[in-house]
Amino acid sequence: MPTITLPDGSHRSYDGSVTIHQIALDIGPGLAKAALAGRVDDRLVDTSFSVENDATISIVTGKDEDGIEVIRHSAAHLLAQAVKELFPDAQVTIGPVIENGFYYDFAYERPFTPEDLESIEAKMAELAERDIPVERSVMPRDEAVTFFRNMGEEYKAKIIQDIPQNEELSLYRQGDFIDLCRGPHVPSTSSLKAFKLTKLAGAYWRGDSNNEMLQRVYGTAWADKKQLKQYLHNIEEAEKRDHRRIGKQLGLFHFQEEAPGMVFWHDKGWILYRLLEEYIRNKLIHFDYREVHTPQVLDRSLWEKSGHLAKFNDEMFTTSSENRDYALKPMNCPGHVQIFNQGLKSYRDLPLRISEFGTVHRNEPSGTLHGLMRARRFVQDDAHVFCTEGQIEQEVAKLIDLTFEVYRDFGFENIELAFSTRPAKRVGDDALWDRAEAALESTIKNKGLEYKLQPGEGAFYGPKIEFSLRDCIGRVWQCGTIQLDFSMPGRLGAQYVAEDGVRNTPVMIHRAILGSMERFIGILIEHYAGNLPLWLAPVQCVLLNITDRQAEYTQKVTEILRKQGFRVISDLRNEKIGFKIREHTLQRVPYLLIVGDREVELHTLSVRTRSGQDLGSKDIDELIRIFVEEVERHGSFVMEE
RNA sequence: GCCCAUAUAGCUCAGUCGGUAGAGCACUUCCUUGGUAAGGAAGAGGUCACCGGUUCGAAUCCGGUUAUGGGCUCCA
Repeated sequence: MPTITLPDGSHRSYDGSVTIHQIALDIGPGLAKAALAGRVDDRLVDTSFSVENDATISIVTGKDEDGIEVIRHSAAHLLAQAVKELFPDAQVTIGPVIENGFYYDFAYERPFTPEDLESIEAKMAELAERDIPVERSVMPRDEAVTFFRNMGEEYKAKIIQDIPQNEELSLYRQGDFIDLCRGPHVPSTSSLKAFKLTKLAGAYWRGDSNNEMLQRVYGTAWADKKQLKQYLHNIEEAEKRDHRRIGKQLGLFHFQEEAPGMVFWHDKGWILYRLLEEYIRNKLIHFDYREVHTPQVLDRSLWEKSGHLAKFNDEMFTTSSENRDYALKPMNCPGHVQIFNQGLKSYRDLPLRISEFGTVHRNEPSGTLHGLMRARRFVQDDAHVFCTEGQIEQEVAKLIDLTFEVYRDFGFENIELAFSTRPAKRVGDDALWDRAEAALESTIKNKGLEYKLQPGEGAFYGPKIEFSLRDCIGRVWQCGTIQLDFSMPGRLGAQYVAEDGVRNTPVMIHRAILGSMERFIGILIEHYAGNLPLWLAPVQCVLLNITDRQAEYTQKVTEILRKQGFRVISDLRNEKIGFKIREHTLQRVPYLLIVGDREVELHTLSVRTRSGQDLGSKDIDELIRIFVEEVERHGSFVMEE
């Protein structure tokens, strides 16, 4: 005799058990039709689920986040069903829900082709159209193993074998297709109305690169066609922001075959790079850092001592000369320890903060390179803080402040923290790790920050905090990192004399705020879609004359603005003003200053922004005031030449 | 590194059945001096990524290499 409580607080009583579908039907036929699943006391169930006892029930539809998850999960099954119909020899493996969609991995004798993708999608549409009911059943584990093995589904059988003994498994059937699944699923294939297969890819069985490659099919699915269309539109917009595309259009940098993964910075890109560097340099002055610069090529023995060669041998560039072997530095810490080791250090010297815009080379696997985001040569805004154990907390607190300050200056407000603890393979005893983790974690907690715990994800030498930022279209980028290291200083012989005269080994904190200069610039380009704020724009404004008569005045004003420290160009070409405006707007120049006879006469400039806004006529002083205000609003500075 | 795809003019891209290449924009020259997102004309520009094979003949078919793209794995 269950009594059902609905989300609006109303109650319904039933004589016996009742299905979610029946409850929905009692509320209204429209709801019953829209019902995808049910929620019984916070547990998601199928609409066929039978409610036996008193419970709070809500009907899950496409308007629910959970409903869309169910749709995506069922879309993955529909995909598998379609593939099995078209390619009966393909074996199914797993098909989870991911952000915006789903995928399914298949084992098949050959890779799927784009034509296959089309026919699979068409088959899915046909199956959805056929309104095939999706039915749940249960089976004991061992029986399920035999069941799938008899069907020739070896992968499924393997998956089930890893599920604990005696656990009952649920199976979902739609037509001839049966899959092992926890569920819930939509009641019928016809509930799937808006989906699209997006791409094909190879993926390792169980995500292990030693295993065989499976065929992965990606898709997206939504509650209705409108959402699907919106999503596909967003993808297009994101592609337009691609830093590789914008970098080419704006002439910021290029890559070429002779130097895979290494950037050729052009003049405009290099201005942006230098502005970023100068910005960080100015910040660090206020936090008492000493900037250094260390060699690019160091003897092999140093990398053996530091342990990098043993761990990253294949990913290091090496060279030799006169029978000596060298490696290009893949990180800056050993170099910084060498500087620390010059002269005897006292506890009074600590904390000692050594920073470097450190160029590093890492021979990343070819398949991982991705424009500025993943390069083989990049520059870290690196620093190492040498301190005592007791100073860790205060130093980490300062680093967190600094990092937040920097991200805010670039317009990133949405910052996520992750705290990674000891991995299985590590150096140092547990007591040391206890202290290190406690120091980091308490610092985050004392600052009242939220963070995601990542157990076992720390570096082999110590725990770490990672900062990720969310750009304006919601993508997350990992940038900053703070890592405690109790290992490297000892390995490389760093010592200081303590208050009691005894020589101690300092703790080293590795940290980067932007992470990689290249990558951060890539993120900025995508975040701003190339419309860099005034203080970062390589060209801040361009002066456009309408006819040759204004050429002289235009050049005079250009000089005046340059003397004020602005990055200004003039475009005196014999072209129509509309043409010039179009070109420089496409080049994302923040301000276009138009000069005609009127402006020459009144000693003004007609101001237009790259977004097409007409600010009317301004005199030069007024304009300079506007620029300075806008630059200062971003908490930064005008670069001094 | 692994799977799949791609590589044609400075850029974006066509190129059918194997018969030694085209467009638009950009570039150069000339005309045009025009007030807020493309004025007109003419010209120049290509070892079809690279190496090899099949063929009378290869941008096109086959193999290899390199790079790039989408994923996977990795990321000190």
